[in-house]
Amino acid sequence: MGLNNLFKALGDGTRREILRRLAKGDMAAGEIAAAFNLSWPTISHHLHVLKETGLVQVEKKGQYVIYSLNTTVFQDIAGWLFEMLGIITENHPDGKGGVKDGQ
Amino acid sequence: MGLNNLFKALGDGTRREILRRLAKGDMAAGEIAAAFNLSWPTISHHLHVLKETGLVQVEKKGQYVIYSLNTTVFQDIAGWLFEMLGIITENHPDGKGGVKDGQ
DNA sequence: TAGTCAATTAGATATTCGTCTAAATATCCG
DNA sequence: CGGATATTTAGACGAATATCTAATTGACTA
Repeated sequence: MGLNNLFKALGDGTRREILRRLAKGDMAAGEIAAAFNLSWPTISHHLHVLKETGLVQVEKKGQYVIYSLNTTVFQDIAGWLFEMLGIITENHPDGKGGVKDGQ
Repeated sequence: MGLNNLFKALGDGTRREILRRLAKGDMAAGEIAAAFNLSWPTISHHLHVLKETGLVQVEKKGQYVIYSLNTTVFQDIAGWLFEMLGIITENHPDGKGGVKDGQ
């Protein structure tokens, strides 16, 4: 769904924590909501954002809604990272100038 | 400065494009501003955000202000990525259940 | 068919964000 | 010093965001 929305989605700590929990295994919406000090609608909203950006997948199971992590999206982030690192190394082959890596 | 602000900073296309250009070499603020169809104050604002999150470094050179990429921050992103991937593989050792990787 | 549990939608509100114009600051040069 | 160039700061404004409470939808069960 685009790096813009992807990074925006990751820019919220609650959403990253949801992802971390989903990385350990699928969870129902209510199970997720119970883990936070936020209202259910708020969590539902975050889950909607995560779903829109493709970071999670949804499956209805009876009266429950099961959320699972979509690992493929991490490739987009990795892709962006490697692209940046590629440009850096291309333009600073000997590490001599420009980019400082200390503080 | 925290993953929150880091990801938020990366959630803007203009800022990512600034970073991409800086990856090719240091640039003066005006040189950067000239590359976009946005006002100088707007670019100055974005540069401020990037500086606050530690994504760029600033050096005053006479009347010019030279911006350069701070590559160390990419380690934070990579660190988060690897942490997530670690949790995933820990909890799905045989790739059998839970995480779907198709569409 | 009621009643209950699970989850989302609707609507409101305060805050943050990206952008602009106008003004201020800082540095150089003659 | 005085003017020109480079950049930031101030202030305003509309759009987007995170949150809440109340209401709604959907599904199971007795």
